[in-house]
Amino acid sequence: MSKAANTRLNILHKAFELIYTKGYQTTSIDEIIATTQVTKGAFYYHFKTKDEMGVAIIEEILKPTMQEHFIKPTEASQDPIEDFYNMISYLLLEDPFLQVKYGCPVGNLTQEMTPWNTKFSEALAELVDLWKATIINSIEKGKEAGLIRKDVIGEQVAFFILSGYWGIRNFGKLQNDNSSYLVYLKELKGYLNGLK
Amino acid sequence: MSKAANTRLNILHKAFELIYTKGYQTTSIDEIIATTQVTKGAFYYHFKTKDEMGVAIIEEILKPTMQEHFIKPTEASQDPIEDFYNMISYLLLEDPFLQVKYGCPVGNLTQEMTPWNTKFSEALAELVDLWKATIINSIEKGKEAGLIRKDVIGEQVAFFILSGYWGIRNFGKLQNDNSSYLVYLKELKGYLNGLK
DNA sequence: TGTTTTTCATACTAATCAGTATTTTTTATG
DNA sequence: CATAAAAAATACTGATTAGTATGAAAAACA
Repeated sequence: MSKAANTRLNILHKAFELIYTKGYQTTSIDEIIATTQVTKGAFYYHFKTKDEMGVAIIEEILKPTMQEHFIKPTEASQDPIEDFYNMISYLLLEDPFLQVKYGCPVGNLTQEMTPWNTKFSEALAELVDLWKATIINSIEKGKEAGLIRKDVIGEQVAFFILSGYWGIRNFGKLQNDNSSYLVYLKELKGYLNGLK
Repeated sequence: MSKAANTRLNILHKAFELIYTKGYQTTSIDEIIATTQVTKGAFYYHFKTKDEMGVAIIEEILKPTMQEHFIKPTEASQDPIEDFYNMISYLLLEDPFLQVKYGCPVGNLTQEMTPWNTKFSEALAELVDLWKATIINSIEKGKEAGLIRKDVIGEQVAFFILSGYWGIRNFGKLQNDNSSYLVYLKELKGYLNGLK
């Protein structure tokens, strides 16, 4: 990778970490260039505006990460019900990057940016649609394989699972411990088993 | 009500509306006093800091509103299952103040403030605990009345319902229309009926 | 090697931010 | 009505914000 491409990626990664923990609006460019050891000139050479950088984070950091961790594994799925549970459980309890205190990066950005910034909305919607479509697809395959009831409606379930995930992330932030996660996961398991 | 108490409440109400639509951090005090037609001197006479005002909004606006609209009605409940559905459905589709585009005020504040501001966290946690406790209580009564299965665990269901609500609010923000609400509500109904 | 283009560095600007100091007006109370 | 206290108005501060102007170093290329 060229040196220039390297500083660009470096900015994106560090900025993403700051934004994940602090929020987008309260993460200043001065703070980003301080932690990246990159000058303002370099920053604005790579990104015209702060928002352009924000969208780049979604497309170049969040999207590939999600593809790799949530989309790909599900495609080779045998038992969707178990996969769904494992996916959420992994995200809540095991993912080494995510922290209870800071919630879900995608959820955070959606909450903060969506009403006022269409560029962010579009980038985030694309991301979430991808995830949703994967779940729906998984359900259809599960129905064919006889693992999921025929009257289950994939879109409904997808919304229900993802909503629950985003919501419980908020509870985690509120309590700053994963006890709410554990309670939630038990009910999720019951709900998912009800789809069989 | 005294004139002073009136300006205080006026500030709280207008500030709340601004914060609901724009977020807390991006709502400036200058903006608040501009829309309230109150001077900075008056503002800082009533509130020592911006954060003190924020907490006051939670305790003096959000809390009473929630008490009135969600806690009280549920206490005289006959059929908790139906009540839960109606509560969420009302919030999503009918509440005249809440807007799809701006999500849930409590959820927004939790997301934005919680990792860094303990005063906000405490005030919000109190609010949410109250709501959660009401749901749990409702479920216990439903179990006694034979309307809900005995093996249903109230706390799990409470987390599940509230998480789903917060999460779907985020989807609404993302898409800026209530189509996702409608899909979600169908699945919620199915889930709730499964508790019978 | 010389020149052009890419990449980065430095110093600045105008706007906005939360909060303060000080004074004036309004209200309550004797 | 006089006085004290409460409430509000005005003008300011220092810090921080995103973004810019301009020039220097580094890399690519002829």
